[in-house]
Amino acid sequence: MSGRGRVASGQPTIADVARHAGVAVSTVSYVLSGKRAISELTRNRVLASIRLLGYHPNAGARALASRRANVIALVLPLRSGIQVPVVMQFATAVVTSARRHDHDVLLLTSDEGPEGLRRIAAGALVDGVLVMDVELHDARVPLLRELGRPSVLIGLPADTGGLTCVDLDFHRAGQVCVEHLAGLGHRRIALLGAPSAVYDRETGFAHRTRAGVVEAADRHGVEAVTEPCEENAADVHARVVELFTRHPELSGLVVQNEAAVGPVQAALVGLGRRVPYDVSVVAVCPDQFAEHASPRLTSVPVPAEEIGRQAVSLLMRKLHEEPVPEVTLLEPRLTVRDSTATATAEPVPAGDGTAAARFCDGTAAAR
Amino acid sequence: MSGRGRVASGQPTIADVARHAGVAVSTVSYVLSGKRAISELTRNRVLASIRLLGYHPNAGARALASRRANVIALVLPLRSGIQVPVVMQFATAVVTSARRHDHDVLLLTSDEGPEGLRRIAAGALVDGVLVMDVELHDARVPLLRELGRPSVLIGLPADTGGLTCVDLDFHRAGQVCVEHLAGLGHRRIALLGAPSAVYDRETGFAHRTRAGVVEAADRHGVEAVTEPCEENAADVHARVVELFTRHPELSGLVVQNEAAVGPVQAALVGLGRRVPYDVSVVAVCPDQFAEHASPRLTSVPVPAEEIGRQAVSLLMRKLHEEPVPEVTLLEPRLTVRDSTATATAEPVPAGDGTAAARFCDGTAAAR
DNA sequence: ATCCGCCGTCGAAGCGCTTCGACAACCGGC
DNA sequence: GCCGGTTGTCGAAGCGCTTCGACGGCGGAT
Repeated sequence: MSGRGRVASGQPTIADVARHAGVAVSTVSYVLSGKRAISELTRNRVLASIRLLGYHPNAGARALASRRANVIALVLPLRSGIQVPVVMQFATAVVTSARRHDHDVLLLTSDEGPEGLRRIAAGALVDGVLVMDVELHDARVPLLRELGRPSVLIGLPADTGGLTCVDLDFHRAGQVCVEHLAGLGHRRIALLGAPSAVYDRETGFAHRTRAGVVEAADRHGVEAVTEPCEENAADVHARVVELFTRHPELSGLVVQNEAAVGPVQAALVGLGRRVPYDVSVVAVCPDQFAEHASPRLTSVPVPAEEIGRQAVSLLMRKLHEEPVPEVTLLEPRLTVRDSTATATAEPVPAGDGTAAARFCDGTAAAR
Repeated sequence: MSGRGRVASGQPTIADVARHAGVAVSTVSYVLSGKRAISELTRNRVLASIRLLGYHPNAGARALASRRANVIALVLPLRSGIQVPVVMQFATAVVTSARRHDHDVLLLTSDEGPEGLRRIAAGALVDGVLVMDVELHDARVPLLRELGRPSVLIGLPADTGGLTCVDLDFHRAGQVCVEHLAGLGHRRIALLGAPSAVYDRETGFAHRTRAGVVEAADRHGVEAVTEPCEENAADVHARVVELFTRHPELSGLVVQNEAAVGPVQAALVGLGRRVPYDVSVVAVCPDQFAEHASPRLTSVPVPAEEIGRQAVSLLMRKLHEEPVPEVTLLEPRLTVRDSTATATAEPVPAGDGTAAARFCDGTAAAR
């Protein structure tokens, strides 16, 4: 009856392989899993049969018997206000890394909410969960704690107790930006941040960056104002104009909003402020954006790929019941490009040989 | 032995529910699936037990027994040259629609290639496949044909025989853009297209749009030049400058490249050409982009959400073995905003009227 | 030689669910 | 009041795989 798996499903079963190779079903299984020693000879015979028959293990049966689905869930924020390209980079990195660990990725959207998580996890559709876009007081966090399945958060909630979180150290990133500007002699700077919805939602990264900026500014005797900013050209323009109207002496700008990068530059041009001669701009954005802007932007990239890889790797370790750190923060690195320069005390003559000239006076005290 | 499912897995099994409700396992199953009549009384008792125990059916067991995983695969292009936000919109729409049909979505990347598809499908991890970013001569197409699992392509390969495809009618979209410009009296237009890599890869939509543009231009006696364009500000700028240098009399621009939208406008400003007074711009891009640009762009949106929904719905119908059309093309609609205007015959008073002046000689014969 | 232990393999017992056939109990029609 | 047809429920047979215990055979230690 169970003699001819091919008939029912069109796919050969492990029994077909076993019969073809003249071994027991369990032997085939052990060849595949490597959990028991199998002689070279037998292994080769089995592998040959597998290839010949085009056998692929049935995922459902495997999951049922082994209690591991070899699938992880990835919960993505598919809503506005979140940087789409960064999310895509995450997703790519996660899928790629997961495959390296022989796992597939089930895609969930945030808006399915906790119920979706529960369904997936309780039904054993997935072995573990990766959650992006975590808010400071995220409704899913308590659920994750009680879920009984390993999970890794990308982002930091207010209380990380009993969780595993990875993220860029945005607090440090904010500091780094300010330190860079301060080092160039800028004394009045502004943070043009995420859309206000992101702050309202208490998404950690926006708050942490802002805190880092404010703190470093304090520490370096720099005056800093912070301003949220929507993701459309018109609002960016309005914010920039407003900023420079209220604070005409601003000479440094930290921009944490990919969508704003282009429009900010346009707006500055409109105001007759040149980058970097009149205003230095540091962006927190994907490298790709920074490279493609003109002038190329000094930036602190969000290492989406690295974070994705780390997250998967942490999750895998949890699946193997290895201990992992509660919080993993990646050190930001600032790449200097063409959008930042020494703060000038004097108006700039003309041409652009001047940039170099200015470096001299402003940067004398550089340590 | 199988008496206490809770012990082994921590999750109650259908047997626990049955015992608790005082019915047979099969009865519980029928309550859940509705495939046989169950008395009101029994049903309620069972449902109460389910809720009380917090029962969730085990996905693996269900898939094994029913031969349906209730999961579909979504193959996304996670590489460059493809419009990221559009892809995200697709993904969101697909996940959301799939959930409405009680299915989950497994995320695959294109770069796993055909082997990934085979693994997923043969292993019965998924019931069907959705493939995005189909190329004219896509290596995965033959595989899909032989796979024995329902699939839907988002995009059109050269030969659609035996397949199911959904897409925006890009050919028509190209025509619509040209018709709009022609109707406004423009006689020299250009298509600023996708990155050349996209054309080389023979991704259908780019070619189809170009063909539509060329054809409609011919038909309307409009001169059209087409030009690929990379996704960075510098290249966009260069292309625009080059276009207007070689064809100074250009007065209409069709842009099919989200990333180019902002830079194009900047470049035109740089050339002293105002939108829409000197140059009319029509974009093929997400509505969101068109809305947020300034001036707001007349555009043909890519209805990613609609296409995603359609794709899922088609796939579901195939899963139920219902017949579906081979090709579903969505009619493009053009939204007129502020970036297109009538071609001028007279020089525009203020500003640098030179641009407008040039229109006179070239466009006298407009019908 | 003899025994122990290891290696390589096998058979069988599930994993938790769906589904098929069986079968009481009950209905109305003649 | 007997029969055919529902209606509601049950039991059991798998679905295809993993894993555990068993076991024959072989080599090295005794």
